[in-house]
Amino acid sequence: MAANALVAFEPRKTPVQARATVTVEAISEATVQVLLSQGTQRLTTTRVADRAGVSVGTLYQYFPNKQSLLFAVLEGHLERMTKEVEDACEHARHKPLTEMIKEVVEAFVNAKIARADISVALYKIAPDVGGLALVKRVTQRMRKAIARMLESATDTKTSPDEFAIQMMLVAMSGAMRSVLETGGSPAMMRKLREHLVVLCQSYMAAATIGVPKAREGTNLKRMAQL
Amino acid sequence: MAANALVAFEPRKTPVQARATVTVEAISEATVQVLLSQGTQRLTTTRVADRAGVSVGTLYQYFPNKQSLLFAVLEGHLERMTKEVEDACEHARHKPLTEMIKEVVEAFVNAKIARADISVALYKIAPDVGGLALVKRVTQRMRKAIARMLESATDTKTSPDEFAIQMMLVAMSGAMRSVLETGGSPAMMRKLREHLVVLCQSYMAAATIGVPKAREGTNLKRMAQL
Amino acid sequence: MAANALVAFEPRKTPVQARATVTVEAISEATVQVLLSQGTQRLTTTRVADRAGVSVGTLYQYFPNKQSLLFAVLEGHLERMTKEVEDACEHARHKPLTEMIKEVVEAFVNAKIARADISVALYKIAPDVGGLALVKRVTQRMRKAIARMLESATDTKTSPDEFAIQMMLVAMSGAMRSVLETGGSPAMMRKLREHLVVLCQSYMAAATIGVPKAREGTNLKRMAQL
Amino acid sequence: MAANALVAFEPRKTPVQARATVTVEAISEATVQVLLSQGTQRLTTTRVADRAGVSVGTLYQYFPNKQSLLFAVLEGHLERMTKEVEDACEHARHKPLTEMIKEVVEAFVNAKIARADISVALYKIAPDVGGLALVKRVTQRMRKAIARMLESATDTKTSPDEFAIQMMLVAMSGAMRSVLETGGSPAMMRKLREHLVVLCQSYMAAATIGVPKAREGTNLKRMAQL
DNA sequence: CATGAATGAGGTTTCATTCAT
DNA sequence: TATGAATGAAACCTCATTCAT
Repeated sequence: MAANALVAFEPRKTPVQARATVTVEAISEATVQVLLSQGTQRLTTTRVADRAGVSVGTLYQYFPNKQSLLFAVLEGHLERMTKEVEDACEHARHKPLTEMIKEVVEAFVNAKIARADISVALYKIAPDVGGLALVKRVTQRMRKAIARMLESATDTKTSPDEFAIQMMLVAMSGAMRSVLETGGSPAMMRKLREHLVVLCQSYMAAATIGVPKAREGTNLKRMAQL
Repeated sequence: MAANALVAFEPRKTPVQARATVTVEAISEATVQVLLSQGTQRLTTTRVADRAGVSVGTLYQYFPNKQSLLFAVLEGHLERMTKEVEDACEHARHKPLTEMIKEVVEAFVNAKIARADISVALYKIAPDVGGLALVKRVTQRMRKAIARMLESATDTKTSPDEFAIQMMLVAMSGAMRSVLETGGSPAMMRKLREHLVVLCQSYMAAATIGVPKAREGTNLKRMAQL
Repeated sequence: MAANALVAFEPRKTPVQARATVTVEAISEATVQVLLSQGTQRLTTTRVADRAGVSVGTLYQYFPNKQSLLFAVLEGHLERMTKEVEDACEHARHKPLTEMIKEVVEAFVNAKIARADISVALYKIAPDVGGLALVKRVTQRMRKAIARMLESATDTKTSPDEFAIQMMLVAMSGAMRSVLETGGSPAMMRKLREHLVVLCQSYMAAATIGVPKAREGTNLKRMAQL
Repeated sequence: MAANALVAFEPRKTPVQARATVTVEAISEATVQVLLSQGTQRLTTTRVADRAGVSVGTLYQYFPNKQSLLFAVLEGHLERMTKEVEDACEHARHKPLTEMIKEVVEAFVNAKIARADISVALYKIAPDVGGLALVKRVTQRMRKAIARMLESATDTKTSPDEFAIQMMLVAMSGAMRSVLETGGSPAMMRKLREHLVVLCQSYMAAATIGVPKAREGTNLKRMAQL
């Protein structure tokens, strides 16, 4: 069902010409701009088109409806976020557990901070746009990347189970969300990063030792947050 | 400023007749119903009034606008949630640290689960309704209650600083949010509860020992999540 | 038709008890207050009742509908205005023409100024409330009073015809209206009074000598302004 | 402040396609039609759109709100009226005073009569639409045109001061308003024209000779009527 | 392909009026 | 008689979407 739902949002046409790509890019960018400057309520297709310097008609040439536009923007953002975490995981292999966690958490936090405004903007539209399915997907990708990384830890034989990893991810993103939505200062951000590292490290350590294994049937994919 | 913003949402009229109280109650209840059954987009004042069995006019006698209605519902919910956490804190004083954490975390998770549907519904409207200010307020209350509780711990002399407590709160609520939004099974919920207890316990332990103290000026009130 | 139209606005009940009279008075007074402080658009029966310190229900005990309320207020005001002009006419009999004109014009202007705020407020509602018929009625009364006065002039044998008198009235009230609506200063008001006296005097003088008599059939009652 | 108030009424969009121009024209026309046939109370944007043969949405493409629509209509009307008076002033230069007055007054009266229905309709909406500022503006223009004309009079050396001119204007328009609102017959209109000429001539003559000069600081712009 | 004028269902909010208490 | 809760028609305005140019 979730998979089917996504089909409806596919872009209407794939831009083959350079000009078209530029246009699509401009529209996506404008969407974020309008979202940030005007808020969810005043995010209209006409306003987006205006901001992008094209007509509404043109917008509808590339996106079949408003939802598909928002979905595309959200997807792009999540894709970039996920890529950075995956890269960090790859880079941190074959190190001690705490070092690994530190690198991944910092990669995540830094990526969020770098695009703080976009993140905040997208928090607001995600629920109305089928963002949940998307978030689940990328959370799963991150979880797998982290699991693979953890297996290469140089100082432990047993890794935390997947549930624990998921847990860490959602706790981490939930905390980030709070701070971003309330607009913390740079100093606050640094502090947050330190604490998140400690939080994840201590939890992972505890989880490695001994939280009871996930029973069969617990569906990890259902637990998602970004 | 935040305080002023809230003023606009105050109820238009306080019911004096018994009939009026019933009406207000019915409207609040109907709001949640419609939110759950129809979603954010289809949550209209007309539909709420219909569901409550009154006319739109009546709705507007008690709430000056749509926002104030949603705000009132959100406020009521958060108030109940916060009360339960505060009670748990009071009840858990003078115990060992891990025991305390366990009781509070379980109280929080249980409260969330008990009103899972409402929680999910309200996540969606909070941003459009000035929910942030509200959430900050109750998060602060919870933080204070927890801080007071921790000071009475029987097995530690030093408590985690307020930033760490806030951190724990936002991580915990962020995780809850993820799971509730994705609609976890009862089994998943139990597992989540166990893990959240471990996560908070291990983080609090680590924070008690040694994360660097918050610098002056870091504004705790800005970090909020529910 | 005009006469019939007025019937519908008669107060629903004649206040016989002292309390009732006070209430009606309070409501009328409140109407003007609300009109002045909130404007035409926000002049609602509920607001008037609030201001008067009674409930809407009570308001509707004394006035069958909103129009009748406004009509009553307008009527009261016009009645007082007219009375003052009639008194001035009576008082100015048996004097020279210019002296007469001076007295009447000054009485009119002074009365308007004394109740400037009410006049301005009522200009706005008159058209929506059948005020035209009312205005015609009082204009006619004023015209007759002035005609009767002029007949007693000590220095002319022929008086201006009724059309000229009407003309003077509408010119005078039109000028007053302009200045009141734009909120002139006291100094401006004094100046206006002087000029209006001159204007009316010179016109009356000219009209006494020689503007062609009104042809049969010209309906004086149709020309009204206040 | 008055100038700022006007900004809010500026058209939302300037029509670029021919089709759009036609639409705007139709809407303005329809506004007057509805005003005349249905009255102020029943003048709704929907009805105007219907009458114009377009949808409400279209109406709101060109006018940001109801007020701006009414304002635009009022402005167009006043502009035409003023133009005719200015032209008459230009044409009447270098003549004797009474001749000048006659020409201007007749031009004004004729213009009013020619568009009697629109004038009456617009009297009703002016106060709700910020018409006062507009009326002041055009009254000032007329006053200047008349002053310039009077300076070229062949038979007097001194002209009436500006206050007297303003006075004449407001008296004249006040009288016109009364008669138009009460719907005078053609015969009545002719009579009115004659009398207004006499009234203005005699007043101007008197004012030229001797009403005390306006003190410094009396603000002519505040006295307006149309 | 791009444009932007047109659409109209539907949302929020107001307010004159009624009537059970 | 006074109250004020309830009504609901109707007003204003928005905005996703289409389609002739």
